[in-house]
Amino acid sequence: MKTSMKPPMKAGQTRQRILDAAAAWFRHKGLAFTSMADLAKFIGVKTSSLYYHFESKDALIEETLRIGIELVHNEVLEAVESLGPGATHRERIRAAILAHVRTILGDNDYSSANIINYSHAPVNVRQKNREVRAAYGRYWASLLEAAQRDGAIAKDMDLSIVRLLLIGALNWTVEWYSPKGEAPPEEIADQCSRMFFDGVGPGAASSKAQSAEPKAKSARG
Amino acid sequence: MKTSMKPPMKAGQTRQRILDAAAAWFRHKGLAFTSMADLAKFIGVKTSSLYYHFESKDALIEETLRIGIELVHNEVLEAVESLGPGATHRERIRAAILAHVRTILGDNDYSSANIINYSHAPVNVRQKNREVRAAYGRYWASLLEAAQRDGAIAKDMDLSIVRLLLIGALNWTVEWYSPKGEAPPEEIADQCSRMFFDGVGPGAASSKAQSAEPKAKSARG
DNA sequence: GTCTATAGATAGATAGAC
DNA sequence: GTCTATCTATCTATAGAC
Repeated sequence: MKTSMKPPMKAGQTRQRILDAAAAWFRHKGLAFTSMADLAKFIGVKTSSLYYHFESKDALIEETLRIGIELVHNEVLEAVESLGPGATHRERIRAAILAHVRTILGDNDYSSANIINYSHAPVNVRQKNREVRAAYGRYWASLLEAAQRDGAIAKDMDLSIVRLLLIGALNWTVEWYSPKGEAPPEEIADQCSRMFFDGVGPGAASSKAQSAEPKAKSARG
Repeated sequence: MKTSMKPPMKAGQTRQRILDAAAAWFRHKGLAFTSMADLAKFIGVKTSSLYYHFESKDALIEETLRIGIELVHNEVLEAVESLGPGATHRERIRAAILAHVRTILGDNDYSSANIINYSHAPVNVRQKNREVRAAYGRYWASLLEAAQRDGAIAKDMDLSIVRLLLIGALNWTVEWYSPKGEAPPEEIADQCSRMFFDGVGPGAASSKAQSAEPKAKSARG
């Protein structure tokens, strides 16, 4: 007969709690200012216990950052695909922008932790995350290329630069966005979509017209 | 008669060398992965000597980051003002974009160090840098507001959001720009200016027209 | 799976000689 | 102004009991 007051946790449970704590601390404190002791104390175990679940701090960082990219990738993919085959390129890219912003500014700590910490991560961690980040980048590239092919983006725009500028504008929101602020993620995404397609100039003002635009063929990247 | 082999350095010289080394290390390694010992070794003194010139590592960080903002602020201000009173708002903002990108992607380590490390800096450092950053932000705000007032930016754009998205797109270039890459800072600034004013959509393609735009009154911010 | 205990390294910072 | 020497704190990680 067991007399232990607290039932032993399954490995997966503690492991998940470590990951969740790491994502939150990495998001708000940064990699270097988050010690293994901080995480252990936060979830109520001793530091040494963490090493049963993760080989090293770097291994924990690597997995946390990887999950962050996979999450935002999945959210964006789902948001775009859920529009169905009738959507225009403009609608698809707008949905991708909104999903990306919502994810990195929302309660999910993993994606914002990735954005904030990737460039400060140890080289071996960055190297292991390179492919999963590249895959997400390729998905965005496929969205933009399809749009350009069908005439929704001007032929003479350099898509590789434009893509990085757009993602940069979105990612940088984690530096200034405040939930208490006046602008919710939806409005940020609105302003960004409009700026991206029509610019802030007076020319296309309030003409979110996408009348003569061809429908996008479903191009899952 | 002095027999010392190496002449004693003036305080200002060593102090400057410490700052330069800090800017470079902070840019490429990050605040947390740069130790005082690293800096001391780099410039050829002992760690304890650094504390003659700076009260603490935080004080060194604070000054390095402050210089970074002041540098880019001055560069942008100068680039815009040098256009003279006849320039359009579009030309002024384009010049600001180019100067900002050139500065943060160039040899100057201070400005990029600020962008990369500000959010990871200790709270007291961030607090002390807040005003100098705000001043730079206000200058950009004044550029955009003047443009909107004269009709170069659509009346219904939210300038506070647009400004942060634009600066974000620019700042994020430090994450992906490579001097070996195909796109020099000038082309990045070109694509960004065009995206900002006209969008990537086909509507205003290759119409960098600024024909009917009123001249900007000199609005030094 | 989690604990106690501790190793081993490195960090920021100070005291006092020169 | 820079040095030698050192203090104290904290960090990642491991060994072995339970």
